[in-house]
Amino acid sequence: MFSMKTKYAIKALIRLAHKRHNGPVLIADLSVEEGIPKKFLENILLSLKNEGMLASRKGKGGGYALLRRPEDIRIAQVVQLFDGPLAVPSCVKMSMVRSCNACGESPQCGLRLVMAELKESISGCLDRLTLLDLVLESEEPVFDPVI
Amino acid sequence: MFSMKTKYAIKALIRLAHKRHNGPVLIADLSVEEGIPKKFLENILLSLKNEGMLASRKGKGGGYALLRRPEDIRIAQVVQLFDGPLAVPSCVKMSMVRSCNACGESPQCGLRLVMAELKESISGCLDRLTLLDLVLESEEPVFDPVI
DNA sequence: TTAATGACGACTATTATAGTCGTCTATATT
DNA sequence: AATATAGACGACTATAATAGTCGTCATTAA
Ligand code: SF4
Ligand code: SF4
Repeated sequence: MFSMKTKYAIKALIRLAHKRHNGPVLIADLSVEEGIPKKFLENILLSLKNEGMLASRKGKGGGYALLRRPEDIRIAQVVQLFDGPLAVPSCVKMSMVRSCNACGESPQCGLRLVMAELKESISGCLDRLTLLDLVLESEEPVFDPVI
Repeated sequence: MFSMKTKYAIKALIRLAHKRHNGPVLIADLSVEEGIPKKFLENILLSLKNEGMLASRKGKGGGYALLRRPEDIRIAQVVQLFDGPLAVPSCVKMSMVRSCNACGESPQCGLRLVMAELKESISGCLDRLTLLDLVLESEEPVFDPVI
């Protein structure tokens, strides 16, 4: 469903969100805490930085930090960054890239309906979710003291 | 999104549904009409037959035919046959196979929410659609004669 | 000046997909 | 029975994507 890059990216973002009031986080720390191969994580964080979601600082005391608020980071954007645009057929008009395939795009092609509906479902879901939702979900559950 | 096998399978099923009152359809014909490599289509149809959706007859006058009614064939079943079960994380309890990945399945993993919601969206969509829906969609539009 | 730390291009290994080939088996027709 | 037709089926290949590694360079704080 998702590539490892996407999954690692989301996990790293959640971790960075949790730590965002403690100054920059080292790649090495993130790598250990989330069990992500360090060199691989490097690439991923760099992409996220270029996307404008993270800031970094080199040298001693450096590291990565969240640049935008968790509620302003859509999961859809992360997925799109690593797994590319949702592979919607070219006949379903959107600025999406990969064509569904060699079909002449006949207006009666029966695949269109599935593709279109699925696209609605998925992007509806991913557009709605933000990093904040995931952060809240992954927090330690609060124990209500009885009485 | 879908493998070619899945897409070809759906297209072939639609075509077979359209022709289902005309006796068995040759692989060769389906292949030409839908632009599917013949040998490849062979495998696909065989899988669909083993799944109980199609019947076949060998020899002269043979070919493939739809075994169940279009409204009884769920698109989800076709997708699952060729692309395997939706890759839902093992932590989201369902009888799904591929694990999301080496994570210890901590109850606080933030990925769970995305995976679970997405799974709902997608399988909701694919479970709802049947072959009949696609067949209707791909029929020639009826021209209402004015007056 | 130096140790820490991110940046970045090139490389590799593994796997999945898409598709092909050859041969065998079943059936209808004559 | 003979033959042409048509599906069954296992083995094979080519290509591309994914997941990840390696080496080196650039920047910064102390
Ligand atoms: S195969 Fe059908 S759904 Fe896909 S691009 Fe062509 S017309 Fe659209
Ligand atoms: S990584 Fe998270 S979502 Fe995936 S299986 Fe593990 S706990 Fe579940």
